[in-house]
Amino acid sequence: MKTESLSNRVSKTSRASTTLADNVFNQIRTAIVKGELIPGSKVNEPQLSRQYGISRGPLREAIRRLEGCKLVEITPHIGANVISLNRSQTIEIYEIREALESLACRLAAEKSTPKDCHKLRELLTAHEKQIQSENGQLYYQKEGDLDFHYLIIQLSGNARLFTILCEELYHLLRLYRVQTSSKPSRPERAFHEHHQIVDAIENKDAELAALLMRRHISNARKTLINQLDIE
Amino acid sequence: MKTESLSNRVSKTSRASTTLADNVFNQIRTAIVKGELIPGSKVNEPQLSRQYGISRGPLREAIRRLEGCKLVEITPHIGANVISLNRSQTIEIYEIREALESLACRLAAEKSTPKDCHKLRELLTAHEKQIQSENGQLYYQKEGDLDFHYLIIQLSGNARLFTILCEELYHLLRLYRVQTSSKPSRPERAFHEHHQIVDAIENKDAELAALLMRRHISNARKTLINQLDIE
DNA sequence: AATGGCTATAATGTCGACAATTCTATTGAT
DNA sequence: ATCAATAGAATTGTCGACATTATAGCCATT
Repeated sequence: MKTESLSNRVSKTSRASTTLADNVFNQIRTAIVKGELIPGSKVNEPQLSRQYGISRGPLREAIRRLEGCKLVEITPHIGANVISLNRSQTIEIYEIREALESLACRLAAEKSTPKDCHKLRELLTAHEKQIQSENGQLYYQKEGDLDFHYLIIQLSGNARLFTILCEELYHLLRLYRVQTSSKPSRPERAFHEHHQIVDAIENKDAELAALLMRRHISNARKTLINQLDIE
Repeated sequence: MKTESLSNRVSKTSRASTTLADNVFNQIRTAIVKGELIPGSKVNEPQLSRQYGISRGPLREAIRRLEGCKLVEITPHIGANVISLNRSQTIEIYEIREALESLACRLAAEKSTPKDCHKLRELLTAHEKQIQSENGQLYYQKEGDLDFHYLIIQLSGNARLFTILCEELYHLLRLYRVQTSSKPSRPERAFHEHHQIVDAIENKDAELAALLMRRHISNARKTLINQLDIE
């Protein structure tokens, strides 16, 4: 039995999905992020329009929106290609995450209510059970870690911060993980860091919370870099 | 005689602008940012398509791209509206700027060459002359300040950081200034802060540079908030 | 006068066709 | 065999028309 992850629920930002363009936008976005559309490959309009059973009009509008999420690159008269992140671009995103999630954590610490803190703790204990179960370690870093970060960003109360992180950068990072089929690592350590962060938020120590989150992501970035260097 | 500002040059991110959709995207974006299209107002497709002499197809694609820049909001079956920022949304953006430009400044300090530092100094001395001339103070905060920030973000070497700040957030802030017709303020103080920042970059003191930039923008934010409270 | 429903109008969503451009593969020359 | 030019195919860009949905104004009712 699979616990539905918060990150999956949160990420459907779709509008009421009443138009074909919206539907196809969501479908293609999912396909890209899951790696079903290969990074760097061409986005062929006639083919996709047949595949989804719509005309090229709404399809092209969907592609323009994907460009807005930075998931495809469009070259005039040539077409769109699925984005492909190289090593340095991924590091760039981690640098930005470091700054933004540190901010999110600071804001969350300032604004969080006892109820919010309770939710954070609940999330962590739920994750703890996942880790103890079989395959838990794999699961944790992949979805559980995201859940935790999503929740803190939401608690920050800064809607635009949420958009930038969850609607743009996270999709790109997930794509990169699929692209390099990188394995999650250091789950116990991450778990410990999460607890430290919640402690700081609970104590309303905004500066410490910001620092810990910054370091948490910095650690993840360094782990990633090491991993890439080995391969 | 007006010195062409760096921010104006940099901001034309247009593709070779060979397609109608691209051209109209740029034109409408400029119109929005300059305030020629009133924030909150409806984006009427038939009207705009007549105005720009194109059909609704490419126009709709342009509008989707504007949505990606967060300059319009689209509601299915109702249409697009020019974005309108309220006070709290503007503060949200300043919070994000604080985190991201602090990062940019840290990276710039780490990577900058003596030649880069020279460019920064030149920019500041050019601005000094502007300030001393008539209307200089007005000019400075409006364009000169942006020039300075653009340059540092470029020096950071993080392309995605540049995109987020210069292609998305700055447009929104400019729009807000037009919307509230807010006057630039505290130019001497900002000028002094700029010099401090360049000092830190020159000394390769990344942490200090980051801190100073953070404080610089924090000050701007507080000034803005006070200004809004008075009105 | 205010409210509710109906009709006419206008706007958005979708489609298929055509024009303009790029890609492909064959041909021919060196 | 390699390369250039070219003709054909495929793809992107643009348009106008039609379907669907929302808006505005009018009339009837309370």
